[in-house]
Amino acid sequence: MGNENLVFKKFLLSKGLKLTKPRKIILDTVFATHEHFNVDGLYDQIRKKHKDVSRATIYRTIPLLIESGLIKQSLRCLAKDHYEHIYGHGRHLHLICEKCGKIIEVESKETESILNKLAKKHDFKIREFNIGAKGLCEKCRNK
Amino acid sequence: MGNENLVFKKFLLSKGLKLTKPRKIILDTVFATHEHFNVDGLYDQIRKKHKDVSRATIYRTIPLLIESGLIKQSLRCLAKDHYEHIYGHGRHLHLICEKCGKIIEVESKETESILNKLAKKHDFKIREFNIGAKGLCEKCRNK
DNA sequence: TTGAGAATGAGATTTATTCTCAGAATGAAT
DNA sequence: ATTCATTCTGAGAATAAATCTCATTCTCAA
Ligand SMILES: [Zn+2]
Ligand SMILES: [Zn+2]
Ligand SMILES: [Zn+2]
Ligand SMILES: [Zn+2]
Repeated sequence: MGNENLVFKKFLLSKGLKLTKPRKIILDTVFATHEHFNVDGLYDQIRKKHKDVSRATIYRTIPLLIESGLIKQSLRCLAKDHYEHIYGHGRHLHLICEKCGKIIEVESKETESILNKLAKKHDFKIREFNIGAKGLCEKCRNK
Repeated sequence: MGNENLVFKKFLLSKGLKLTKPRKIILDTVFATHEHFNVDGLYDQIRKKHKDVSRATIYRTIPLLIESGLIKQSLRCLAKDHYEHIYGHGRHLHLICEKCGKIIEVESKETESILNKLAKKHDFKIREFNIGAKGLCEKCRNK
């Protein structure tokens, strides 16, 4: 796969932290699929193979993954925070169907460059884009 | 002021619901300022004048205000859902400072028309835009 | 005035997330 | 290997936003 491992390890080292077994399992599971994820789903996924990783450690590791630039906070859905990869993924925006929950991902270079321009005008330094819309997908509309 | 009252009343009537005193107080307070708001802040604001509106009723009224098209869910900040007016407000996007919490509102017509185009391509019907970015404002960067 | 349905406040409940803490793992230095 | 300081961990308690329950009160049309 990619070298998320290396990226994460370097990041941890730079902060005097360690790439422990639980952290490695969490990292690997996060990058085992390309879907958005939340803590509960990730926990279930991990538990299929490893009985020795706790929710607490997942909650503690996610901020590290974010700070290392590997993932970002994404949607909030059904009262749960969701996350998604940055590393190895093109930037995109989300069209979220409010009925079936389907998420359509779309390239977003144009919108980002506009946002960058606006941010510059307001002397604002963007760290993370958050671009999308909610509505109805084709299937749910025609049903 | 505007006729949010009328809009809300019509909406409620159309659903067989009533514009009661608590609902009216909540509506008025929501539209008394033009800031984004959350339940706690709204509750405090209301309590300055009216001792007889409960948190429960606020939580129950907000979905009605959303469904009536008067307000929309906006940011999530400090683990709290935030809301903002739609009625009487131009659409805008948010630049949120992650350090001081400042929110810069910016016109967003261009980005919206791009999003509309992309949505059409994916046969998606947008109900609500959600466009913004997180980062650092000028003051927090230069401190 | 009355009655059926809607709405309310108070407080209990739920549940995602954070916190606490005692013990386990780590790894550098001896 | 043995120390030792530090970081990590799992388990479960704690927190707090949002939702739910329920007995009572309001509303309004008949
Ligand atoms: Zn759908
Ligand atoms: Zn995505
Ligand atoms: Zn700031
Ligand atoms: Zn706004």
